[in-house]
Amino acid sequence: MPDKFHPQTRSAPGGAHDATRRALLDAGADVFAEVGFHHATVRDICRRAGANVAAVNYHFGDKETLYAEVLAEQSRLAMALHPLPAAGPDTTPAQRLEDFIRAFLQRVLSAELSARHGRMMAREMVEPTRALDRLVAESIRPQSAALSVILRDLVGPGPSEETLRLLGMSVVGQILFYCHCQPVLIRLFPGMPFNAERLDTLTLHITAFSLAAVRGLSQPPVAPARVPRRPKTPSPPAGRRRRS
Amino acid sequence: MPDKFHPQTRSAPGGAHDATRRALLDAGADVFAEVGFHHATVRDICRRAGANVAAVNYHFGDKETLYAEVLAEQSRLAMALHPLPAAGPDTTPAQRLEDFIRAFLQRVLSAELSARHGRMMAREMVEPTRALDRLVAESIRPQSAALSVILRDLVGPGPSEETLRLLGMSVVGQILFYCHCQPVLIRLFPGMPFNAERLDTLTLHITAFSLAAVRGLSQPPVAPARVPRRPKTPSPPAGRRRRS
Amino acid sequence: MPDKFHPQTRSAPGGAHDATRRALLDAGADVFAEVGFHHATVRDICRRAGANVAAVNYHFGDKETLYAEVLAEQSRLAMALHPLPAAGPDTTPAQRLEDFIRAFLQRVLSAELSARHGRMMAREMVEPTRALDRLVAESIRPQSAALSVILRDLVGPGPSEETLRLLGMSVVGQILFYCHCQPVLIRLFPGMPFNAERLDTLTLHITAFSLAAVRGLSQPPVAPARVPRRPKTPSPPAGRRRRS
Amino acid sequence: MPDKFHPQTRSAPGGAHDATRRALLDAGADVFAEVGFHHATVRDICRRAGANVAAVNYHFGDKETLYAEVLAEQSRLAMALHPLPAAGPDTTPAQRLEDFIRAFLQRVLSAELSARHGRMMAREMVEPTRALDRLVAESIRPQSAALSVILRDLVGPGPSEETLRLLGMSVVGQILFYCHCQPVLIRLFPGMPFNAERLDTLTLHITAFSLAAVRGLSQPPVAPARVPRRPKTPSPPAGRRRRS
DNA sequence: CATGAATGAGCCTTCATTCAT
DNA sequence: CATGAATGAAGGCTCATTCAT
Repeated sequence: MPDKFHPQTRSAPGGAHDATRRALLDAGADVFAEVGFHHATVRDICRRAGANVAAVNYHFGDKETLYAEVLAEQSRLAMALHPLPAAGPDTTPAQRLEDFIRAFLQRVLSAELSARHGRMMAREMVEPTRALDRLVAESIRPQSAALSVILRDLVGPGPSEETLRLLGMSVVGQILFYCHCQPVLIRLFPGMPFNAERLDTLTLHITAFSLAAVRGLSQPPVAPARVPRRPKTPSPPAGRRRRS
Repeated sequence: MPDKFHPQTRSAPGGAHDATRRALLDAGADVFAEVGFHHATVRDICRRAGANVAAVNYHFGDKETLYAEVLAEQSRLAMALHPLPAAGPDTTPAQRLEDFIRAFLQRVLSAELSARHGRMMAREMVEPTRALDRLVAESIRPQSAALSVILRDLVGPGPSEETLRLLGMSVVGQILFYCHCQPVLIRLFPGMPFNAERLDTLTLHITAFSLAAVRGLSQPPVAPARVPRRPKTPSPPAGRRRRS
Repeated sequence: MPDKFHPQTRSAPGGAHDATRRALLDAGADVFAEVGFHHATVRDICRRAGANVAAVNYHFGDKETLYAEVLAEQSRLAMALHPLPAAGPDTTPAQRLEDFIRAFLQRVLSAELSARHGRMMAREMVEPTRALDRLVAESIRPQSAALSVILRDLVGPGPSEETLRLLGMSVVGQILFYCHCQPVLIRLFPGMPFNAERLDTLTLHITAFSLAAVRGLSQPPVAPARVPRRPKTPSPPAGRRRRS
Repeated sequence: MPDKFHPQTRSAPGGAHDATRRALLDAGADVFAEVGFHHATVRDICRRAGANVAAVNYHFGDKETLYAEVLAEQSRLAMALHPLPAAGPDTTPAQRLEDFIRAFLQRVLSAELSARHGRMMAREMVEPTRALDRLVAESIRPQSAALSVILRDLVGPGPSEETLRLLGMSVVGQILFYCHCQPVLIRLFPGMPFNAERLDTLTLHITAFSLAAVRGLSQPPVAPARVPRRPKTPSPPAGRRRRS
């Protein structure tokens, strides 16, 4: 059964074949982003694609394979549409961080893509499918590495790899927040868009926030005097404390 | 449907009736956190609760109502188990920020709750149900306000409300990242736990990162000289730039 | 998933529950015997049973389990309706062989059972399902043993177990022929029933044939002189021979 | 449908056209024997034949016609590969019976044909298709007649046609048992092959068994003294008897 | 009151067949 | 001629929900 004949690996473009295939990929992207893998029905996808109920099975074998294909394509599309600007020798690390953040935000919030990539990724976080492994390997890990390089340039050789990872996650966390938490943002600040419209604002804020943080953390000797922190060390015992 | 008569508001405690109701809430919490609302089946929940297939409909009217009840309860539970430590007059804003971050992380990652609250919230972000409105009103908005107060104390009266919001989102984004992106973290850094085990590390990192950022942003006059940033302001035109 | 709740192992009789269950078993027996496992549709079975499409799944878990249940029940039914008559101390082995053959024929051809058991068994021979293992263990092996005992009494202690097996298969082969090859018999000898109607004729023929064979084979010393067989031993080399 | 115009009667041999047709017949034989008509899928057959999905419909009109063609061809093939050895004037009826039994067993069990013919016939018994009529007329009836001739020579002119038929069925029943009941044999006597490997053993056993039976039945006057059978004739009343 | 058998809509998938190219 | 994309009916199964008991 695993070897059932399905022309799923076809790559030759052109022809009526690919028209339906394309329509299915497009319809699938819409539907999967809208309602997620499980709520999506092949019937709906096929209807939107103007194809027969069996079209998904014919072209992709099954719903899950179509999903994986859509996810990968949306990822490639997001990357292609919003690539990291090439950095020259005179591009400062700060600028490269800003570039990274802007590109990342664009990919997950971009109106051109109807934010499909971002929404599909968000769902994947909550209900990972087999497609995630591939995505991590092909897309996320390289991005993570790229960010690490930028951050290393910013902090110098001192901080450990582990510290670098934490810094990176703080940056990425800020970005993804606007993607993952839209439903709350809409309810919390109605009327205020936190999406592609305000992409520039968000980019600049996250960049400035992160740069300030990284610089502040890289210069601990300067800091202690500025703010009268509690004499107690900032590493309190793990147990919960209660103060009057 | 929500207004149908069902004895959900019964007050007589004890007895088999309430025992079943309790069991359903507990089983529901487990199942909903594990597989999400849509994957969860009433049969499964009832079986785990040792109750009849119709028990959910009998006690809660329908699956969605049970879900809302479970979500609200888990939220209350998380709050009760990991409350914000009371701040005294001598508690520094920095300490209060750390407290906020630690409590937040505990609520969403806590092993005691099997991270149920966090996982349910994460799912709610991706596939909001009617229960979210109530949750925002009763739990999220107050938390947001509390964070704003802390941040205002940190930055002084200068920055706008809008800026405060952005700062808050940067803080919260960092926190939620560890909750929302577990599937990627596991694949990206296998063997490295980013959960309750490392709660303290994460708390201190996010706190330090955020404090450094906030302070850096609050003292722009000191910064300019330190790093030779591009003469161009950090607000480049929205269009994409290409450099050699 | 393997532990899904299904009351399939219910045994308490009586009540409306069992009415539907019974109807499904009956309808299933009809349909499975008529068209076989794969051609049978649960829709058809449920319709005939006056039940809902989901009834099979509710009561038996799935189509295959219903089938196994039906097969086992038909087997038990055939056995119960046509048991081997108890043999007394003065019952000759020849009589016991006749009893065995008659009972066997009745079970597979009996009109009372609409020959359901026989037809289901015949299909099982051609397309064995998991249910066959159980059937062999619980029903066929004991029958095989019983026949061996009878034959041993007929041939005495001389012949090997292996020989006994071959004798048994010759007896059973004759019986099953009328069950397995009905479609050919109908076409070959139209108008001549080889079914329950002629059960007695068939019983007596097979009995006489088999007894004569067993006796003839048990007295080889007497035989050689009677018929002028070829001087060549009756065990020719395995290769094919060609004669003018 | 069988009368639709399809170029099946093409006579130009060679060429890709006939090659595909041949490949389909071969692949079809494999698949039909393996899984039966209904489980076989046109896709599978075409794939194995290295042909297009539509090839079956193109070359044979539909699946059923291909099946009939395959069945007929396998039958012819079995006959051609294992013909009845020509009997000379000095060939004894006993030898001719042995020849008949051996050839029959070879046809249905032969490893050269992967027992395809036998398995297809067995399936045909359980789920007759339109192809069976043709098979009975062209192959089975002649074989049946040939057997009758042999048996008539053995029993002399006395016994009726009806008796002859019963004798024939006893012979054929023994043979087919090893073909039809393989699944049970495997489970009942694991490790003991009842297939082509033991063709000679089976041939000799069935021949000896049948000859002894036929002879015994043809000489009733000699028998009575030998075995102290019950005084009651072997034709008991049809009703079931119970003995102490 | 609580049960659990029954419901029926709906989902994914399979498959023989057709038809434009 | 031969292809293979497209068709659409149908099948097994799941599931939240209902309702007689």
